[in-house]
Amino acid sequence: MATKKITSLEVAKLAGVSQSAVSRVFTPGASASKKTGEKVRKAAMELGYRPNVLARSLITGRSRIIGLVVAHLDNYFYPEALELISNALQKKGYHVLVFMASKTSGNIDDVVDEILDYQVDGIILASVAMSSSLASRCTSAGVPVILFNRSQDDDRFSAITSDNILGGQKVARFLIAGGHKRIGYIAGWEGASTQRDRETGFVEELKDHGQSLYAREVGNFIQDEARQAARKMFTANEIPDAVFVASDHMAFAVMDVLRFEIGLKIPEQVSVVGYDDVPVSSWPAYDLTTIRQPANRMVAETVSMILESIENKKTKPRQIKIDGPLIMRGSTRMSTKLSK
Amino acid sequence: MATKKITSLEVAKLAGVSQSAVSRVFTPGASASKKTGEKVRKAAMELGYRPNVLARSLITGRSRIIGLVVAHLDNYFYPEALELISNALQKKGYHVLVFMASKTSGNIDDVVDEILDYQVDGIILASVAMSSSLASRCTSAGVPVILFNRSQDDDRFSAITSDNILGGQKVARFLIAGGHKRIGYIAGWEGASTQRDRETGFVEELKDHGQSLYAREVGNFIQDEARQAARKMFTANEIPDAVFVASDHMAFAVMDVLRFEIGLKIPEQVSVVGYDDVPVSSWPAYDLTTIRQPANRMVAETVSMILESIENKKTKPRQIKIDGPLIMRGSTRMSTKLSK
DNA sequence: TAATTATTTGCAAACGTATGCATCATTATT
DNA sequence: AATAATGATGCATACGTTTGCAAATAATTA
Repeated sequence: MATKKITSLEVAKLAGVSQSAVSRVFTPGASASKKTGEKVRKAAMELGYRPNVLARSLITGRSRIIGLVVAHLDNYFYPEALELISNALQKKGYHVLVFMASKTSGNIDDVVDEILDYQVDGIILASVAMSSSLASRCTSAGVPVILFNRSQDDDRFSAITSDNILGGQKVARFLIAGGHKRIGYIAGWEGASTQRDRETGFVEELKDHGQSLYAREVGNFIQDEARQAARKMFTANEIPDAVFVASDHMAFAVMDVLRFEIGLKIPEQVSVVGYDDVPVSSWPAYDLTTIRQPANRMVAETVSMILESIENKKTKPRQIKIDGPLIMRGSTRMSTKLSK
Repeated sequence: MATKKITSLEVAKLAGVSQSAVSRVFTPGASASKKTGEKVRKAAMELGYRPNVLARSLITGRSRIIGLVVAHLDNYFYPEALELISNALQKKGYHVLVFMASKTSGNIDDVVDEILDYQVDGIILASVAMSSSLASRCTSAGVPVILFNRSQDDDRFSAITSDNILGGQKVARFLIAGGHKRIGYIAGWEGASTQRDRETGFVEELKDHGQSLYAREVGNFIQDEARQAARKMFTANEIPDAVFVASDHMAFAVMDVLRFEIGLKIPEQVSVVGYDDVPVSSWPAYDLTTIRQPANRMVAETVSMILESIENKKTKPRQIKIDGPLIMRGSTRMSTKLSK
């Protein structure tokens, strides 16, 4: 019933050793004899003692906390990533302090400042960019920053993305191989590197095959805006026979508009391709052809890179692009004639 | 380029005051004159100083960290809840340390132990239960625990849920009013209070109208198992004309099986009702009738309750049930005749 | 203006742990 | 068996804050 905190000192007293001995028993790699180990562990068990991570951090200078800033939990790529990241870090003895960078919560820089207050060992920015002044703050504080699913021109950051340019190219090749002649694109938020790269790869590859964008709208990675974009694009006189949507999340909204508002058949009248391969894409109701972002591999790279940077402060930032396959599903026709 | 940490002492030196003065300037409610306030703030700005939250926690005994244990991020109710929780706490100056209780990571108790190591001010268990021995540990450590979307017989915990019994009743009434005669149920994991309550309310209300379950299978809140359950339930000789699925997440899987594997028309041949009202439910491809769990209100209660418990350790645990409306959509027929 | 009260300020002691250093016990080496 | 080398242990200090206490300053009152 003791509501008091148990400290290493009390354990020491009970075990008949010094406080340092207790500390050493609970510090992996410290030298303590088998005998005192037993005594201490027994006393600790009895009192229900566990080391205070915060006090430990104060002296070691390492908190084993990683700050994670995430913005778009409504895009189901991110919950998946969050789960993978948290699990991977947990396995390495680290934990994740989450910060929402919602539209409402204002400046990212403020959020990062708050994170630094917690003496985190590293920061992962998921699909979020930061100012370069803050970047200096982080590096000068010795806190490595990794961009996840976003890159930035500033090469002080490490960044992990899928190979978005290549992904865009794959989609273009695939749609052209399928005999599509009027190909549209619904863009994400134009400030995002992922959006830019996907479009660049896509458009260049179209050009290499003698085609160009037949239509283009902007959806900003937001479903409502994607719906608007779809309405605009598919109420013209001659509509596209295929559309590449910059994210699965928007693609679902687009498919719903095409099918249920405009009454088009997918893929017979329009092929739709997305990007991400979130779980919903494989559900039969959408069955969306898409580029898979290999979340597991992206996370693995992210985690190993951030841990490496923590171990060795001198690690140079790297930008890694991970190739992802095109997943062919039922939302695209292959090479049959147009039905209309 | 100084990679050194800036401490309050250095700020004090630059500002020409004592270290305590600096502390007081950064401690809301402490007494410091306007003049020293200015001097200190200026010096702090110049050096880029920010108080070390960990050191502060060590002495105040409050970390302003809330531990959040979450299990099923693949059920889209939880990302939504996570976002709301984190935002609400952020607004109050708290932050969320996330712990995954995945199937792989073993015992919940171990996870909670890890959380306590971080000296968290409170713990939120999202759809997760813990042993009562751990419960004692928490209360004896003075750390309030709140169950989110799960209740437990142990009344030492506060628990926030939707009113699952009432929800189940509403579904039963609605389906009966729609003229359904062969009503099935696909259960979630039977260890979950949410599952039990939903079923209890549902079955009792059926009974009150002279009906009983026509068929029952278990999906354990897992899509694969829900699919199996649906296959089993709808390949019998005479199939149900309506099915209540214990979560939206499973309901999507069930709908896909019914439509794309078995070839049934929803709602003409089968009505489907879910529970949660996750965002996907309102997408036209599913357009799922469901009971809304008011995530925002549930989160608001959770946050205000945990903060209250932190302020006043003597707060008695409470169990709160929040009523949620039935959202009528296109996956259910109202009172027309069966088409078959 | 003197006396009283209120507000600031600095000093020093915590908070719970890790760790360098010196001492002591133990084992290995010749 | 004597010496060298290795490992275990305790002491004391440090990590960066907050905060009680007493002294000093500013504001208020008579």
